[in-house]
Amino acid sequence: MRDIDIAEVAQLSGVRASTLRFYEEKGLIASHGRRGLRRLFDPAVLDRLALIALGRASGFSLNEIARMFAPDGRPRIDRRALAAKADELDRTIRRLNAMRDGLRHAAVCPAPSHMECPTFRRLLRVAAARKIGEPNKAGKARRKVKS
Amino acid sequence: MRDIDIAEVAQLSGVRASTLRFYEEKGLIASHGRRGLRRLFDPAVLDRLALIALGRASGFSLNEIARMFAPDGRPRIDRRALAAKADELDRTIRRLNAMRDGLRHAAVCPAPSHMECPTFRRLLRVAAARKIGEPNKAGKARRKVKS
DNA sequence: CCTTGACCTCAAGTTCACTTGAACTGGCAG
DNA sequence: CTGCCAGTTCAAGTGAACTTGAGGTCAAGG
Repeated sequence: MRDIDIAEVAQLSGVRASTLRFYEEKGLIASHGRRGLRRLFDPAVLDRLALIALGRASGFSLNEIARMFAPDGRPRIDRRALAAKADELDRTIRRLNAMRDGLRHAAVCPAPSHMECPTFRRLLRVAAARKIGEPNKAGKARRKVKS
Repeated sequence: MRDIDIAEVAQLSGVRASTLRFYEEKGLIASHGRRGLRRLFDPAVLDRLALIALGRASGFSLNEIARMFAPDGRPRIDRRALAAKADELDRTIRRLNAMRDGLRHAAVCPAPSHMECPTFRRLLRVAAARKIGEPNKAGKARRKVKS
């Protein structure tokens, strides 16, 4: 099964064709040739896409991910960057844990108004803790295929 | 200390004035009056901002957060939504934990290339697991004040 | 041979959450 | 009174990550 076409890559990876073209343009993936106009991909592109998904899921931007591939195409992952990202993830996880507990509590809190619940107010302080207004974007799972 | 001005709110909350205006326009906060052109805020806006920060940190969008305030201005938080978000957070946290462990390992992995490391490949599978290409945005801590 | 339909390109549009710029206003210090 | 300057409005810009649309191409099936 040498060389698969964009529809098949999309099918197998769950990444839309338009996104694959976009990624190619960005240099995140490469097509191996063409049949007529049509891109032909090496099945290895699936690993690459998994790697990209990993990076995205870990909070790297596409640009950061792009920088992680050596010019020759093989991953040249910076171990220090990985460790740093792991630490960052750790902090994020701790925050999210507090959030989750707080939300969970708020969901069952008997106080008439959330603002009167001490636990909720504590949660508020946690949220406000690291400088109010610093978005952290977690758990943004969106459109699967668009309804 | 009745009524504080936008600069003070910015100062106390860490939210930029431009953002505060933007939030007001979006209906997320309200100024209590004006002295000349200048907005005057009730110090309670700080609680409100903390609430917004909480929502953002938990993964709610500004629009979702806006919907959480009753027309009268007091939080009308949907407990079911909170519980759902808590569950979502839980799933996110589990994923991030796997990520972090994987990253941590990758950072010290002795394999010559990450692609040859079984742990790394397992991590890749985890990342690819729930439909490759589903971004999850975690740990995006950015600009504090802009360098 | 001719149609079809998946794929192509390129430009523009979209969403989110803000930020920036230009032009203007008005309270307050001097 | 005057001028400063923090504040104001409104429109447009930003950046990330894609998606959409218009119009074009070409390999394969009938």
